[in-house]
Amino acid sequence: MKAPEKRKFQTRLVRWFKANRRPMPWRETNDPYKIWISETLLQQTQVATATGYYLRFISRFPDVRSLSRARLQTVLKLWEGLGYYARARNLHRAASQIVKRFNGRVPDDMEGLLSLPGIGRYTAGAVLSIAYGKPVPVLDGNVIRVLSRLFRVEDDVRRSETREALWDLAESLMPAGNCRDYNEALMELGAVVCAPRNPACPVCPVRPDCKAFAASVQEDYPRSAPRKAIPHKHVTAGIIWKNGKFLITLRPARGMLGGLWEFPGGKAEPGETLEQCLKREIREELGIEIRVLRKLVSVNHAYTHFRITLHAFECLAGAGRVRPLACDDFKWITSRELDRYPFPGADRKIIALLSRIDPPKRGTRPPEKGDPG
DNA sequence: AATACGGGGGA
DNA sequence: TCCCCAGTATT
Repeated sequence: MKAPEKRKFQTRLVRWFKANRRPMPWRETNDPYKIWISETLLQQTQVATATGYYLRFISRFPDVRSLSRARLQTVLKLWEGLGYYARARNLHRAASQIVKRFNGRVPDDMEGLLSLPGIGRYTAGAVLSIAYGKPVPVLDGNVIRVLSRLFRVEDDVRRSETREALWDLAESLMPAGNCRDYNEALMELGAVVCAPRNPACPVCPVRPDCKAFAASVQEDYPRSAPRKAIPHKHVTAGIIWKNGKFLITLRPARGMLGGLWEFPGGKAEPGETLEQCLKREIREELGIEIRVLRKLVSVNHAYTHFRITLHAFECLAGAGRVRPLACDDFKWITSRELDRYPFPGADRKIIALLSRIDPPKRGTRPPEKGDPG
């Protein structure tokens, strides 16, 4: 785009935004801390979902220091149900780094921001432009869609070379002033007008600049290769009783669902029954034998790269002391205490279905020869 | 350069 | 029910 049309594009976009700006709690502030929190929440997460979490988070942790002093478990509990829990772990780590290395101030330069865990080029650009008013571009999914349509970008937008080109494009369109409005406008346009399907081209302020609209091929962009099929797995979980309490285990701090609590168990191997699976997993994870009494419920749950059916079984703990062999910690608790702990969505579904988790009645199944206990 | 990482919403 | 969405860290 040449300079005059670029200015026209920027003006049309920002004028539209000022007239159509949706109110959001983080749009009421310039506080870099709050902008950082909101942008982290908004990664992979829609505005409607993020809003409630944002209000609770800011109310509990109004500034960097309060977040840095918090326990990770408290932060994860506030994040429960949102997914991508590394975001919460990184927020917590970054807060203490900001206190130590930056005297409690969120950095106002690209290098400082990128040095913090959980902050990549998008979040750094958002904080710099929105909180500090600096002319730094942002490129999120919305902007990718808008730009790929405006310029009919033919390459797969998931390829890193294409991403690089899109960053260059975003940078070249960036105005010198009005940076906050401009970047928010670009993302807002992608969210409410330039939607993935059925984009509202008739009301689009930059329709005159759009090559895809000119050729009536808006919905063909952004281009990307078809994704591959996702596998389905069967997973077991034990409600393992002893002395009126049951076991929960803490997932290792790194990796999937890291730092969350769950009912112990694991993935079924090929050819293994669910009961065999559960007994094996408990042996490997906690070093004890169990007696499986009955199946309680099964729930389906979808992750990004696979789906699971999670089967919950009522069990009794056998003799021997529990050791955290393949988890970071374990606790014996009652159902009243469940809400204190952050759980993955699938485990929450089980908890909801059981409504109350009561100890097994005696004589549920006749004792068998070789049963533990 | 490719893959792992959750869960919600819309068709 | 299925399909789509998409920043950062890791390998």
